[in-house]
Amino acid sequence: MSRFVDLDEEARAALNKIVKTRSIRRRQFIVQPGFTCTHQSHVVQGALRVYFISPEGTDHTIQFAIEDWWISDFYSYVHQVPASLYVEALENSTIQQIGFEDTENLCRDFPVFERFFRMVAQKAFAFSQRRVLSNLEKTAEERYLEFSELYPSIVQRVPQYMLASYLGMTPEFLSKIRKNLATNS
Amino acid sequence: MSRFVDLDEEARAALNKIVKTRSIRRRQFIVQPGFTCTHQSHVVQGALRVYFISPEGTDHTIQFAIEDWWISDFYSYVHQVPASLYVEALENSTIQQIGFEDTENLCRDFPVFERFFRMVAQKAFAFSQRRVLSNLEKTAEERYLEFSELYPSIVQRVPQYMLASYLGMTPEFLSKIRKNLATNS
DNA sequence: CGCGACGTTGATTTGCCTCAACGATTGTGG
DNA sequence: CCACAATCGTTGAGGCAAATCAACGTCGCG
Repeated sequence: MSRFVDLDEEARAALNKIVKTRSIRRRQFIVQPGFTCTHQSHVVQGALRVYFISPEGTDHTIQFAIEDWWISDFYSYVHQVPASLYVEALENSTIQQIGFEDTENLCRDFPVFERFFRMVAQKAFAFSQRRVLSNLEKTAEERYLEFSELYPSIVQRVPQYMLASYLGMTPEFLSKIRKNLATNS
Repeated sequence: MSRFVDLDEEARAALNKIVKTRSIRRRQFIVQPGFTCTHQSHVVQGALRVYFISPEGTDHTIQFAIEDWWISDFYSYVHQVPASLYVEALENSTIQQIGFEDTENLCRDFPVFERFFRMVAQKAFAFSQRRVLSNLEKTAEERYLEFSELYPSIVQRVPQYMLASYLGMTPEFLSKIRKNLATNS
């Protein structure tokens, strides 16, 4: 947080009062469809993903999160309506959570947090726009290469079929891409 | 703005002091690659789009904006680095602009604006996530139908080839989809 | 050990693209 | 006000990237 804003003692104390640290196990869900997403979560240690299961039964990964990232069903959280996404731990993880109401109150009392969450949301949006763009203009192989370059640590930590579902291709096709890249180099 | 926050007299005056209203002509650019995007723009009247031209020369529409939407190269704006996108007026339009520095100052002086722009960014992010999802799980025809349902007014106002480039398909293919839908109903 | 989850490989299919040609409309200069 | 060009949408033939389906090897875990 100190990368974006400076916190005085009072603000820091108020923050500590509402942050809850939780340990979650591999395969455990912190958000599920039908339940409103009441918290945003900050990853201290571990890895999680947000995904969606389409009516046909195929699953689509919206986002991964590792150390120092934020994660939630953001639509559900922002609008305070029931979620349509799953948020699941891929490893045993430690996260810090802040509730929706607590966040709003904190922002009202300490504008510095308003600023912080504005920064987070703005960067997240700019990032998401980039992803839309890269999905529009790039081939499957290019998307894989781009992602490997940007997030090598994620590529190593998550199963290949989840990566495929994030990149918008089938696991079989990702496998073929990787084989191709391995032989041609 | 009053949908999200209440402004007192002083805040309103400060806002009015830095907002610049501009008229722009059809085909005029308000952002171009290479130049840093110094303002965010709020559409009072008219229609604009953000797009990107790939190395191969095909163009990809990132966003449309009509009355009451915000538009900019958000990545360039947030990080204050040179833009890689075009923002172009599709009709003669009237927009209100706020500069980056002015916005930051305004937010510092009046937390209510910090709050407002946090809301805008959060909603924009949630929206963008939805789009990523729908690009992942839906076919070209489904994406077209979804968009027509959500934004019928945009479908009517923008040329079909721009819509195609927003939806991630070729103009020819969109034409065939429309023909298909017309005959089967 | 045995089962299920995961990755790989190959054969076949398909959704969408490319390219090319052709009307319809728009707008622009003479 | 018309001629002509440019822009935009449509249609069809053919091609390719990626999906689907199916079979098989491997590994980790209960």
